[in-house]
Amino acid sequence: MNTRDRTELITRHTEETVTEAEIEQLLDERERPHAYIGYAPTGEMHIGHFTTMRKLADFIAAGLEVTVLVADLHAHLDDEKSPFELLDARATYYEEAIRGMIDAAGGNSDDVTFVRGTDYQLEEPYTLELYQLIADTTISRAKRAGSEVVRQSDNPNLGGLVYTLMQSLDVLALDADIAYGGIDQRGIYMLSRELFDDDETPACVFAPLLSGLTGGKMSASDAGSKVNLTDDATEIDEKIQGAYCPQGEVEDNGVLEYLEYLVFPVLDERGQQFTVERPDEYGGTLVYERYGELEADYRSGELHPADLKPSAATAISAVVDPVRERLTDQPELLADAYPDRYE
RNA sequence: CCGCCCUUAGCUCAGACUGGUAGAGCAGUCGACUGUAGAUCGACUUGUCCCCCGUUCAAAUCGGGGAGGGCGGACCA
Repeated sequence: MNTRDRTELITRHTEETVTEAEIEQLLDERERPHAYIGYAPTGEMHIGHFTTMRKLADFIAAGLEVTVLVADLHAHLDDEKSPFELLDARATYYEEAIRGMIDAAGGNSDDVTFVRGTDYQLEEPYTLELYQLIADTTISRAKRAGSEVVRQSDNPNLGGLVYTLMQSLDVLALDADIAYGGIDQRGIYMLSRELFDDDETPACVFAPLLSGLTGGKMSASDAGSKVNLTDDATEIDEKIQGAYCPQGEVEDNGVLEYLEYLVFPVLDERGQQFTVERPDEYGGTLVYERYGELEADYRSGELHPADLKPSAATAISAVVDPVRERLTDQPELLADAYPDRYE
């Protein structure tokens, strides 16, 4: 694979790349450039995580070294979203769920290195550098960098600010050439690029954030706005059935976004097509190989939401299925990580 | 260490001065209308009023104590 093809593979289906030239240069100069993505093990993982995870299969295929950081300390620093005593259980659950998603997306999770925040964030080189950053960064600068990531309130704790600086530092600590994450992470990695010398500074790849099923942004606190990895076929069906999905409109349409960024890429990986079972009354069954064809039909009105929804639900369920099974086969993972929700 | 303020529905809050066992908006649920959902109408649900003790026929409301949260002052050797 040449540099151009590798770059294409690394940047396809993304929201933004900073910058493509830097990625190409990396591929030319380094044997195996190193990409990393971090997740703070807070709430249960959902389909939004899955879409960002699918990219890791592309990274692996493009010959990158890939590290997944399970940022356990971050999960507590961000407004104590995860209690300190549950960090280990949640990190364990996250790693297994992430492995499941990578494998389901056509990658091999054994090709990925897993690291926990506490593996290195308590060591001296890291903490010393962190203190330097703390001394060197204004509150407003740190706030701005983390404004899309860290929970905001009238009286924020210091944790959110330290969180931001730590994540900026993680890029260096993990010796990553490419920082990957949702577009909401942009501010933090831009701070990274600002704080450190050019030769340490990461190139960035940002994934799109999917719309929520109820319209607007996907929200962790709104169960109906997203599909969870452990939702069964019936629950997925109900959520898709209830989803905001105006006829002919592609903007802010979570159902279509799920199809574009998750279902079609994964089906493609599995060598499968997307089938819309449609009553003869409305024109009969449709089969799509590519998302673009489906979107064109949807825009034109040829494909009606009422026909699309059941098929989309079935396809989403099929994509999530291996992950769901893997998690439900190990019920103790979720039970230990979220004792309040699972008895 | 001292002082002041706050705690009521899932969320934001009203009600407290002038005791009569609780309200609004949003959210949610269900109908109507759409071949989905949303929007729009219509209906409905929701509570240890932070905890304990006391006063009273009666306490979210008054008094005392406690817990949690916020703000300020003092201390700055």
